Amino acid sequence: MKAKPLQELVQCRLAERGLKSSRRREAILKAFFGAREHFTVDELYERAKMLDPKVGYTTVWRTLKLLAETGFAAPQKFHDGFIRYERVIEERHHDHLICIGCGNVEEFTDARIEKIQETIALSRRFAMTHHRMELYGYCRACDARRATRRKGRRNG
Amino acid sequence: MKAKPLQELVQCRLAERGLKSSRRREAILKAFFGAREHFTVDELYERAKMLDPKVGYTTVWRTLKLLAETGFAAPQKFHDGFIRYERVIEERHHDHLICIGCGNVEEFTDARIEKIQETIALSRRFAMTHHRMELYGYCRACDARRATRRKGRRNG
DNA sequence: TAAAATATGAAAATGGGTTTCATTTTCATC
DNA sequence: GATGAAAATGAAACCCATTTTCATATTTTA
Repeated sequence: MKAKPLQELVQCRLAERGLKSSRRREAILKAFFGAREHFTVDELYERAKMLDPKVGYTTVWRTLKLLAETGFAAPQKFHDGFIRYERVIEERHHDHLICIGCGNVEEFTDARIEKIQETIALSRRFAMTHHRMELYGYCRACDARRATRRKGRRNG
Repeated sequence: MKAKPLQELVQCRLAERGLKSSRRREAILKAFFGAREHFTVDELYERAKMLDPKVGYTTVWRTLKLLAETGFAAPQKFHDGFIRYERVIEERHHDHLICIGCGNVEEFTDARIEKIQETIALSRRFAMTHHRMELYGYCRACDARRATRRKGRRNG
């Protein structure tokens, strides 16, 4: 139940920019704060439609871009072919663990790695602006499921 | 001048698969071995056309897929919107430094980082299959160029 | 409540990347 | 050096996530 104040904050920020609030926009914002932290545009679209069936695909896209511009969302391209967005609460860098089974995304950071990265860039006189690190594999649940299936096949 | 034996090796491998050699294919292979280690499809297309102006775009794509299947090339998606390929000489994992000025790509590996990554995955019971790490920024040359331009603007 | 500004969504456009298909080339065999 | 089956080719059509267009609807302001 802490979604509401955030949603209001977003609406304030939008208002500051001379943007208007509307039924559709509110539905999309509500869906945005109710979604998991990393989601595809389609996922958000489905969610928003549950709140207001008249919401259009285009508007969801547009609103996400708006949220990205205002800093509340950040687009992420992993390697499954379409853009995901993540909600940004406090702006801090992090990297991702991506489950290739269920598509779920977790975050992590490691100070040691960050430091080493800087050293590497420095040693090559490379003026690093940002970086990405993605670990792909199976999350605990998916891995267990796979193990079961393999065993089943062996026995069957 | 060590491109030739490699090109012959590729042609042998293709022959083993029952594939035929052809003027076009040879032009593309020659372009492939003459290109920089990481290149876009367009880059290779232009190069191949210089060797045989009749080479088509589709064939370049197809040949790259073929090279990827045979293990001589590996597709890479960075975040500038299109696929690059890299030549694979010896198959060993590495990560990338990508210049956002000129698009050039360098490689690196760091054993310490690899180790830490494994630890992170392990601690989350995440069955890691692979990972990607990309450092974005300006290479030495581009950074110098930018510094000059900034100075010029300040004085002008 | 009229005018001005902004939001909306259906449909069309975009643009890498892929597939199709009629035609051409290769190569083993005669 | 002819033959034909298999493979290669390229132009054009297609795919599909994302973006743009544009006529209409909604919100805000005055």
